[in-house]
Amino acid sequence: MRKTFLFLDTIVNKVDAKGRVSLPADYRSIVKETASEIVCYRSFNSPCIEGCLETMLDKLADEMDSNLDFFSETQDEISNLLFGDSKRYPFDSTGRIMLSEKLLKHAEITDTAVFVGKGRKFQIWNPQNWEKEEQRIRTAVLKNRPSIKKSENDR
Amino acid sequence: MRKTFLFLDTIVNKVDAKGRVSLPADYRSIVKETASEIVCYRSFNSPCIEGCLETMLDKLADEMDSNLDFFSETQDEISNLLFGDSKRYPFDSTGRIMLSEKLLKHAEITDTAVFVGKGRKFQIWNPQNWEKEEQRIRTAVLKNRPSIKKSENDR
DNA sequence: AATATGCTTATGGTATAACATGGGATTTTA
DNA sequence: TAAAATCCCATGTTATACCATAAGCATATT
Repeated sequence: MRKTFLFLDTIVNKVDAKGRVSLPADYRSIVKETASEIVCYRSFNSPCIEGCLETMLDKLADEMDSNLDFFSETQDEISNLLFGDSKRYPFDSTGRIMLSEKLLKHAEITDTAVFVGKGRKFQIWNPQNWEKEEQRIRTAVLKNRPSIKKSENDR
Repeated sequence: MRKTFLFLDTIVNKVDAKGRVSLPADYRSIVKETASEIVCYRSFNSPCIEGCLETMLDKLADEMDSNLDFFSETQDEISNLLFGDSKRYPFDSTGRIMLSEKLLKHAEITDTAVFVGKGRKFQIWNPQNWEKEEQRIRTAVLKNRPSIKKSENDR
């Protein structure tokens, strides 16, 4: 029986000179139920960091674990990339993680990080990039679903 | 209840004049739970070394016994190659292993080794070769699976 | 309504432990 | 007995644990 959990909301936190960031308290309380660390990797599609629970990757490993995969030349390449790029980020007693140079560079993060809930996972953005991305998404939504427009105007 | 373990991340370590390499601490802590050695063999598909826990090979042997019809003849042959090529590599008190000439030559490794997590197993690469391989995989993923793009963001 | 109080969370700094790596000593094996 | 493998200790570097302070937020109090 799987426990339900959701990463929600958008939280802005400072990144110090050492690359440390407080994991938002909400997120931390979710993680704490099963672990004392999160797993992060570079998003394939966007200049941002993605984070999730290790159990997500474990499930993936199980699916690839059959002997066929063991020999397969065309073994799922995404999974390969994912495992190689992912890393555990434990948080200390104050709830901070230390993001690697590689991740920070990929997401163009220097002194401020934006945590964006995505349900089973979350993303970490540079503030300016996130603003643009959110704008982009909103525009795309309005274009594809004009019916939304009305309710937006009501506000 | 299966204990979860995952080889993750990409770690670069030096290979000294004696051929010694530190097994990354993360990997070592995984291995230590069940053994004081890893099993390595030459990858069939790439110029790299593959490493795993002996239990992985054990499981493979089991499945070869019970599921003969499930495996093709060629897979059977490959399995036998695998067992013949595999060797145990114990690590000392400081966590180092000594890779054989055969493995180092196959992977074209001289003074630097790159450990790449692959979930239930891992690979060891020559730095330049890994760089090229990662590039290749990233390109292949984006080209062959554009659908990922959408579903990734939706999650 | 305004202010006070206490709690949770965020942030800065420092001490400590863990790790990778080099070198030398001891043991094994061919 | 020479060469190679294994073990053990030493060191610089880096990450992690810990402590201390500051900032927000909600509730309680007047």
